[in-house]
Amino acid sequence: MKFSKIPAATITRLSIYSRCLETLAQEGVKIIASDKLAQKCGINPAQIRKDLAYFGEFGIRGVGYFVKELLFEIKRILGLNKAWKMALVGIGNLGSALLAHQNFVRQGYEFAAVFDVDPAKVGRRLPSGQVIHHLDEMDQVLQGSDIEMGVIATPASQAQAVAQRLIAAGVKAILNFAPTQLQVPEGIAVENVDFTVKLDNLAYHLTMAEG
Amino acid sequence: MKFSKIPAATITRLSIYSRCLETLAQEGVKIIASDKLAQKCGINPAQIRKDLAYFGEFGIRGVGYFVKELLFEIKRILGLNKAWKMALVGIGNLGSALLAHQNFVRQGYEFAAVFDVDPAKVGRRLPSGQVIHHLDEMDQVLQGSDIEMGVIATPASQAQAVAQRLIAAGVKAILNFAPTQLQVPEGIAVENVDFTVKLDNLAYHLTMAEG
DNA sequence: TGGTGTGAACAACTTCACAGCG
DNA sequence: CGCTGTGAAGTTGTTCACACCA
Repeated sequence: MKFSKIPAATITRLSIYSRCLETLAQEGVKIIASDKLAQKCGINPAQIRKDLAYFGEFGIRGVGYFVKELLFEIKRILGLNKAWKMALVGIGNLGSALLAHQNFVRQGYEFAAVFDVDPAKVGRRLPSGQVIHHLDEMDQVLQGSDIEMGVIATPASQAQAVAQRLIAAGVKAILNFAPTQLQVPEGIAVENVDFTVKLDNLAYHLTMAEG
Repeated sequence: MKFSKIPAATITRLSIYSRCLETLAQEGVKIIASDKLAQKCGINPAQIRKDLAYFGEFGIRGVGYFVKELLFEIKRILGLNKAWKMALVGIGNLGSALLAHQNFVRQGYEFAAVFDVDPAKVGRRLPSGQVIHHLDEMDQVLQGSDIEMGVIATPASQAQAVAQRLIAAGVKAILNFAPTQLQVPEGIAVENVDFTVKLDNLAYHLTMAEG
């Protein structure tokens, strides 16, 4: 297909397809049609075909898609055929939970450096092996490392300052768990993970439903 | 304004406005214009005015919006003028972090009941006061309670089964932290909080940027 | 035959631009 | 005068419908 701008939503869906395909591969499914996959993902089949068509022709007419092959292609498109190293800032409840979360590792994401400001924490070695650095050491720790992503798990009040430090240290992409809108320069990618916004959405729906 | 369908994105933004306004109120700001608020939120000013216009006329022409008044109105619209009780399923790393997270309480969300299947956990009392129930007790625990939301913090493999139990027990809205697309009947609201999808987005952006 | 790939129709959301009011 | 509220224009994303090919 000729080159065109790719919707952000398409990338999010590719990630979802990838997960569905992984499950299917585990179940031993070899081939799947867009209708079936659509059902699994809760997405329109034409949408799936269009999303894939942005990047090439991966299917066989009259048949469907080879599960393993499609999975491989999607991972390649998303850039998951390499390991991504991340810096984690904020080793509170959430930060610790993220470190313990095994889904990251499985997908090729790794917390290669961790930071906090609490003197009681700095210097300690985590069960996962990393030593907690002080925030002020960030530049030198990230220097020469191939850490390209930062994860912010601090209180909202500190998130903006931490973002600036990460960016100054050369990080180009930030996953932000703090409930704030970060202000970042052009070219820096930010994704927010925002429980409270999601809860507010649910509250609104319930309120509407109840009248 | 006449009645019309309200974009889902509008509700998400209302939640963001609400947070910005809270900060502004704390800083002692009394009045704010859509341009200023837009700057704070990283959103187009016309978008803000349009979002608000779905629900009424809250501003003063030539002046702006009264911060406290607008905050109150937005919270009323979202349904945050009441306390919401939630059931939490899955007391692993993530579940524990959520329980310890104080942002929920501040916003009027409360974990009124918690569940797990691990015999080592069931029966224990948490620091936050709740006793961990077995998943099988859900019906009777939720019976007669005013718990309307469920939060799933289990492994992906169990999420669908847990969702069905929550729905059977009368829950109408689900916040899903497990990396799966839940299949739910019409009328049940689901919001997904999905780190790995967000990370995949960042990976894609970095991959594109690097070429 | 059956399911992909895709132009064209459609729907939704966002931004503009300005009338109108405080 | 300045900023809101809003119709109209513009943009973006989704779904349809079918030609086309394995």
